[in-house]
Amino acid sequence: MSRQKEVILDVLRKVRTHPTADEILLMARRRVPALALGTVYRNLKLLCDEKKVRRIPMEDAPDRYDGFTEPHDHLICLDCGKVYDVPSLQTKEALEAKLGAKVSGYEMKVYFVCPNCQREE
Amino acid sequence: MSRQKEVILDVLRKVRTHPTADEILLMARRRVPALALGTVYRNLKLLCDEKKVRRIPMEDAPDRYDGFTEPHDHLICLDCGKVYDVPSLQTKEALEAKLGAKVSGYEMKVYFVCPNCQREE
DNA sequence: AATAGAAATGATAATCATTCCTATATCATG
DNA sequence: CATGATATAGGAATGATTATCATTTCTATT
Repeated sequence: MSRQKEVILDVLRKVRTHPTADEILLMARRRVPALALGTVYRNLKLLCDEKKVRRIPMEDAPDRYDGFTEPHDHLICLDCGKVYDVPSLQTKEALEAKLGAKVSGYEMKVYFVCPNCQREE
Repeated sequence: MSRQKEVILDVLRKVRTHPTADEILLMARRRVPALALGTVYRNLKLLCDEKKVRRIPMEDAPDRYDGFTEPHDHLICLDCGKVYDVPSLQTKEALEAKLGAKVSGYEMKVYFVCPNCQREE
């Protein structure tokens, strides 16, 4: 595990904001000033393959990354884009029962307007 | 509703393959040969706003579009990328009950390996 | 410690879906 | 028929992500 990879993982584990690759770059550069964006993307992919990090693909914005890999789903504010963790809303087993087919996985995103943004309206 | 927009919608309603913007362009050009890709994208966005079409954002591939807007979810083959329709696997109400918050909507994709692709292994 | 080979890095260029821009065409209406 | 409003085609621009590649850093072995 290279220094860069280590720092990237550590940064992700210290934060619950589900940062983008860019944001990870900024945070990690405080410890590895010369870090390049390509290196961030490359290591994020490796870490995802190793199941140490989870990618959260965003529909109309840069993807975000999550250092916590226990199963959970995401609740996303349509206004400010903030991503909240929520307990799993599905199980593979329930899906397989409903669908009558072996399931490899699922990706679920719930959209809402967060309390902060609601107040502002 | 312009001729182009009409053809794009009609093409989408005649097909259950959830085509990409490119594929829609090819199909629609049989009836509007001069059709431009930008026009396809613009009208797809308009049709989505009018709730006549639904976008299916893909995680690692071009987005796909669905001319059927009754609520349903999607089952996606990890091998060939084919997209199948399945009945809704969630309700807003159930999600709101679980989460204790008003929900605007959700987007759920289930991954599997389709029978065709399974056979080939 | 010296070194060969492998692996990872930083910098830059390439990719590719999608959006933006602009001059032109179409259309409805007075 | 002129006018204004709207939509179009085509091409250029954008922006996130990947690929490339020369150089640097590790690692293990002598």
